[in-house]
Amino acid sequence: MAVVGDGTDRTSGVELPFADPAGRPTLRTVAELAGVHVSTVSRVLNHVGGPGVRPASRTTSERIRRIAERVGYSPNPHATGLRTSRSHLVGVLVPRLVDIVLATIYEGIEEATATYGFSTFVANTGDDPAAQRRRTEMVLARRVDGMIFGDAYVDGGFLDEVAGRGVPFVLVSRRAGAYPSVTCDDVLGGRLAAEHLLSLGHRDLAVIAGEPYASTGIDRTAGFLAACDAAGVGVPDSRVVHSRFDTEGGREAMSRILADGAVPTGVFVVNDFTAIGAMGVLRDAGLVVGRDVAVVGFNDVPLAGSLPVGLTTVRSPMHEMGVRAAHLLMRRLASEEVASERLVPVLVPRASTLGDRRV
Amino acid sequence: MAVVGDGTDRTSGVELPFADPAGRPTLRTVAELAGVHVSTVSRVLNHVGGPGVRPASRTTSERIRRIAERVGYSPNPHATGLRTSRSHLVGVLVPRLVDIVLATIYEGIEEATATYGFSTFVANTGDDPAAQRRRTEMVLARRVDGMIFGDAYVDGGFLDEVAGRGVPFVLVSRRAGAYPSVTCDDVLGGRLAAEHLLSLGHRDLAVIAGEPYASTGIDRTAGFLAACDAAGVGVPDSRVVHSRFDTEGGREAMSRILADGAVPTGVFVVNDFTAIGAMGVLRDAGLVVGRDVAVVGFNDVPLAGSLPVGLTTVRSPMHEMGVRAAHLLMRRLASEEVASERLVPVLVPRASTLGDRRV
DNA sequence: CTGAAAGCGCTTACAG
DNA sequence: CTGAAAGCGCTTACAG
Repeated sequence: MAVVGDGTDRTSGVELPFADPAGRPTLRTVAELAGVHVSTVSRVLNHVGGPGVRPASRTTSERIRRIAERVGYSPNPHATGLRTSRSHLVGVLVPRLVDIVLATIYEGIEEATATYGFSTFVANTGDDPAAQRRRTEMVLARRVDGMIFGDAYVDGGFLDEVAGRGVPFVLVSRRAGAYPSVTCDDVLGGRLAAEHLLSLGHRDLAVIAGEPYASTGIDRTAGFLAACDAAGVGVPDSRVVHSRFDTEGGREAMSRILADGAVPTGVFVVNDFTAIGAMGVLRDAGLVVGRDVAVVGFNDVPLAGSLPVGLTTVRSPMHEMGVRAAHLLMRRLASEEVASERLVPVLVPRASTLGDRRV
Repeated sequence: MAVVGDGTDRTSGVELPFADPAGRPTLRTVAELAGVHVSTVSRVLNHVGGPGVRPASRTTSERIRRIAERVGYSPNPHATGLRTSRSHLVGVLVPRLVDIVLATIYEGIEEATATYGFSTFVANTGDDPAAQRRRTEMVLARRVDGMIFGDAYVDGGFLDEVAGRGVPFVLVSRRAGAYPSVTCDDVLGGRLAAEHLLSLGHRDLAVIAGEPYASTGIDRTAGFLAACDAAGVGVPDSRVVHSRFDTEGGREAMSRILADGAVPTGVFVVNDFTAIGAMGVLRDAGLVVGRDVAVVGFNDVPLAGSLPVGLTTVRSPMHEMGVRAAHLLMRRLASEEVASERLVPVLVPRASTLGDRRV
């Protein structure tokens, strides 16, 4: 690929024949310079290699390639897209990009799609159904080849509509209906959190469960409660509270739990930032996290280990989820049959459950 | 704008005449349904309104609009782009999208460009010059109308090359050369940090200054040192150390400062996450932040106020910077003369400098 | 092995 | 007020 300042003709100020309005070389530019027809240039440049038919004679092909390289030719994606009805574009919808979990997933998506020659649009929806519709419409208006939703509602109602439009898509982070998704094995993650707290002797537990429409919170909570149940430890309904996925959501939820009077000895929070908010409230209540109350978060964001009281958490492979979701979409675009993937989480014990026992 | 599931013909399974290969209505679809020529439809749909010439008779215009609405027509951007050589696309380069500062700025850019009917591509460069070239090339291959760089090196060398390519661009967050930029008034921000620490009586100061190629770190440090100088307080060179902009960078830098032996009573860190890393090292050294050592960060990320020891910091208008940068680029695309903008920061005092004095 | 033609879905002067 | 034509930069069967 030609690169900025790599000494191709583009930067030398030479006027190219049959350049586009911006002065960029076109297929025609290369064709004239090579003394062949544009269709020959197109065939040569699009030929992927391999045995069998050749797009042109060896010498012609080499000459064309050399000239294309020299003038810094790159095909006009509007022309290609118009002709082939393939845009090599992917639309990605997330609740919020400032959420490091989603930003990390998106980085994985972006990197992986780039290796296929695809570019991505991202947009925030704030988990608002109206915004989801609006943003989906914007993205479809751009004629993306496919979409990746990181903001699926577990009921999948909106996704049914999108599927009805014929747009291939996959889900990431959250599952919904029977649509192909790449998620963390959230049920397992919840179980790991429970087993950790139970193994430390905690029997008085609470869960800050996230939004009721997100499979992440639902599955993590279900896994946690199932493991508690299997161990014969009950968690009252009043001790399982929904919350937003941010720090403030954790503050609110923990306050509600404390308002009950009794303080649980162990709290599972389905998101690290939510856990940080919860820890703040515990601290403000004069409780020492890791000694008076054990807290387990979810995701293992980079900050978790840098906190004054290191946060015990369930590490989810966020970047990997993005990469895999991108691959899954690419396979869908190639009309392959695809199956959902559940990536394995790992418990990372730190001071918020171990107290002074330094890890 | 037609919306998913809004009851237009698109979702009803009706075959549209002259639809594109994906079954979407084209200009021709609308033209046939309205019984007029495609050029008339184009004129009507692109007419912005206003007095003077009309694109068609009132009744024709209304009929066309009604039909376009009903079939859910949205113009094929590849065709429009090919014809007009305008893509309504913007490329955005950032060091890393998982950095909440950049993610917040990008959200501002995305929102603002969307109001102009533009879409954006973002890509990470990790502040790596080779990646900057590669990503710029990818973005230009998409035929964006303009670019926004959030990862400028202060010397501006690479940007000179980009300018030579004729692509309009603006900078955000970091300034460079004489290129139009939207930044925080970082010099002022540094001064605010210094005045705060000086007013609390601190005379033994240190600075964790960020990367040497980023104007943010450079200007914040310069403003800080200038204010110290004006107050007759010297800061030795050995107490001004460069660092990466993340938590680990703060750990390394603070460790280097402490390795000197003497512990400063006040530390200015040019980035909140770097400050969090620095606070971790201080804590590990048995020092209490806010009592033994005062720490001031920069940006006021949402977490700053939720930390166990609330972080005193200089709030920069991150989202607003993104919005303004987008507007600035739009004006450049309209060939207007534009000037750089410096947005005003505000000091937010918290426990990391005030200790027990609750704010 | 290579050329010529048609056409993707638009916009925009130009006629009438 | 409206139509007809040309053409943006490609790709792809089809000839030869």
